[in-house]
Amino acid sequence: MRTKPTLVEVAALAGVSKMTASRALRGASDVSERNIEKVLRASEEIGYVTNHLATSLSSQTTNLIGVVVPSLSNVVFAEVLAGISDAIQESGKQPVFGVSNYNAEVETGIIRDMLSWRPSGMIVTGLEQTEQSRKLLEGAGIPVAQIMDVDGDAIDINVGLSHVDAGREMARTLLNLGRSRFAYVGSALDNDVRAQKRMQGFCEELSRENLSLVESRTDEGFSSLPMGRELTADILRSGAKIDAIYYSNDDMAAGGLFAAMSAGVDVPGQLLLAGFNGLEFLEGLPVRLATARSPRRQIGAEATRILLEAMKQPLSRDERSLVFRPEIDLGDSIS
Amino acid sequence: MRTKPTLVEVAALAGVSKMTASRALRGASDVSERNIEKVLRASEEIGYVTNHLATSLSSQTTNLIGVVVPSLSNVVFAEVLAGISDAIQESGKQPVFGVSNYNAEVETGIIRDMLSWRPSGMIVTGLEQTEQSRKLLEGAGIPVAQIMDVDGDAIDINVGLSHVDAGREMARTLLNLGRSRFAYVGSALDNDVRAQKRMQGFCEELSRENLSLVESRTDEGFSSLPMGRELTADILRSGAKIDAIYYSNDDMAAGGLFAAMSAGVDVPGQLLLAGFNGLEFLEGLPVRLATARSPRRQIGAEATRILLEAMKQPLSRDERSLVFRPEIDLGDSIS
DNA sequence: ACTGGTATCGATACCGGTACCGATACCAGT
DNA sequence: ACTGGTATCGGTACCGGTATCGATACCAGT
Repeated sequence: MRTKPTLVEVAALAGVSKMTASRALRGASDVSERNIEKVLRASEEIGYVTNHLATSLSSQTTNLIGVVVPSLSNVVFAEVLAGISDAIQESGKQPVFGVSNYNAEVETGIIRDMLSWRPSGMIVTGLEQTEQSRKLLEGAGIPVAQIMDVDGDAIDINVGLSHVDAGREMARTLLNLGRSRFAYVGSALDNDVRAQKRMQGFCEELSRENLSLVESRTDEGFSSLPMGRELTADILRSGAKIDAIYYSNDDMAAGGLFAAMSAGVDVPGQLLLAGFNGLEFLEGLPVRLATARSPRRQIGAEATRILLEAMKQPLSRDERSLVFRPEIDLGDSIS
Repeated sequence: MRTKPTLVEVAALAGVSKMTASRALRGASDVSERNIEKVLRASEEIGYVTNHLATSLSSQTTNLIGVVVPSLSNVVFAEVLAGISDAIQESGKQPVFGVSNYNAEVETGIIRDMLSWRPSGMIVTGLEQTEQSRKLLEGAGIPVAQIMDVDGDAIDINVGLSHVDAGREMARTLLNLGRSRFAYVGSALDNDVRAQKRMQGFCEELSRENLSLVESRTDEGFSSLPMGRELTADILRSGAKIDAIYYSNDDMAAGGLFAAMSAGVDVPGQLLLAGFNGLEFLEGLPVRLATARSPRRQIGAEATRILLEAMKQPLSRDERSLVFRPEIDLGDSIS
């Protein structure tokens, strides 16, 4: 298992200097057709694969864009990544993913690791980074996009939606539908800052009507359908008189639906269930629950677009931020 | 926004040579306590971040491990990645993810890109790569692990399970439960080779009893809960007399459950539904469907473990492969 | 005093590319 | 013939680290 072929070997085989070989492989000008041909053939023959380490070190630029998300088991971020991949296509850049598991310290480590590869841009999730993370990102001298959330101060580029507003808006909508006795079901509030903000906004809006949550259930661990089912079942067993439940997200809400079904509670008639995200799988459920559709794919794509632009030229304050509004979908809860 | 500080600047500030600074930062020996102290302080002061491009180029080794999976919106691979991350911890290595979208040509491009960063190991999904991918991987001179599937010829390391056997075993189990009129519901067979293998195994086992599928529905696009619901509804509408449906995976099966529920069909009494994967969310559904639990997190972890070992020393043929057996879980279908 | 060993450091040569600039060849124009 | 321009190449100096080896200082042992 010998070492991988280098550019000089390609050049030697093609009978040219390594500079000419370099130019030919990069499709640069200043090379004759004949030599391009020869170099390409030589490269093919010995199975040459360019060494990006050397390329990047030499040219002082990389085609890397670092992306940090809190989780992959959450479809939401998978779609954000898909949006990023889409937008990055054709740019010659290449995304590199990191997962923080909703842990800010882990995130700092990941950011440090990524920066050591000298990416030409960074995309991180949310606005709540550790002090150290912010310092690292600010000192990196590259465009940085913070996505998903806009409730707070951004370092540079900011694309997302206000989760406080999203919670508020859902509360307002449910109030308008005549609901008045609310419960909240969520999970691991410490970790998922955005879910927390939604609940906060939800409660704020309730208090404007002098209302507050009748019941609330949360649990350790990551949100999931079974957890939503269990917590909801617990509320139903308690006999609390409620007519709507706001969930931290759609998975939890779906679990709630099944808890209600097995308890013989009519959804949405007796009990309205509302989630967040607008995931596709909701459409397959027996009852179409209320939700707020977040444009996650778009967020990924637009953030990337702005980031790529910022890599070419400095952007104005306005150009550096983009706020989406979640679209509320009441599903079968409207009538 | 000046350029990032380099090692020489740290060394200058600390009043030592860059070699001493390099050694100090790497925690190597041959440096006095006093100088280690000085270098660390200097590094901290100017916010030095090591340049992995230079490190790797110079030392001719990277701490990168390339990982290619077909999809991220599928929780299965998110869990595989989690397993990989776990096992890679403490090794000093760092995983880099790529997503092929179930497209072999895309995968080849990703593999080429990754190899250009000279990773010290690669993990790819499945055994069906393009000829070019295989050549690239074989010529890379690094350990390569193919995961999830063991039905075929592996390049180097192979960790996973036999999907043909998994399909066969599920068929056998359902037959033993007295079912005899089967349908299959899947999606995009061309793309998901492993689902195809499961169906193939399933059919093979049926034919041993001189049986074959009564009905079969597939559709373009990626498998999803709504798709499972729709295709199942279609079968039910057709009035075909069946007593069991085998799905390409759990998501599709869950969709099938809801189709059955809204058609008033008793599951699993009249109609047994079986999926694949053993995803967590099944536990929250109104009926616990049959499934085969695949040890995806373990597969990721074990593949990584073997890969890391192979990077230290050559492994024997036996040590290079690991076959798991899926555990069939009949849920409520047993009685 | 001399020798050998240990601990600590620095100079130098790379790693595999690219940027930059100078060299060469050839041709048209005068 | 001479000049200037264009097309095409190659030499050299880096990029920012690490490997390697030699230099130095200091100490114990005889």
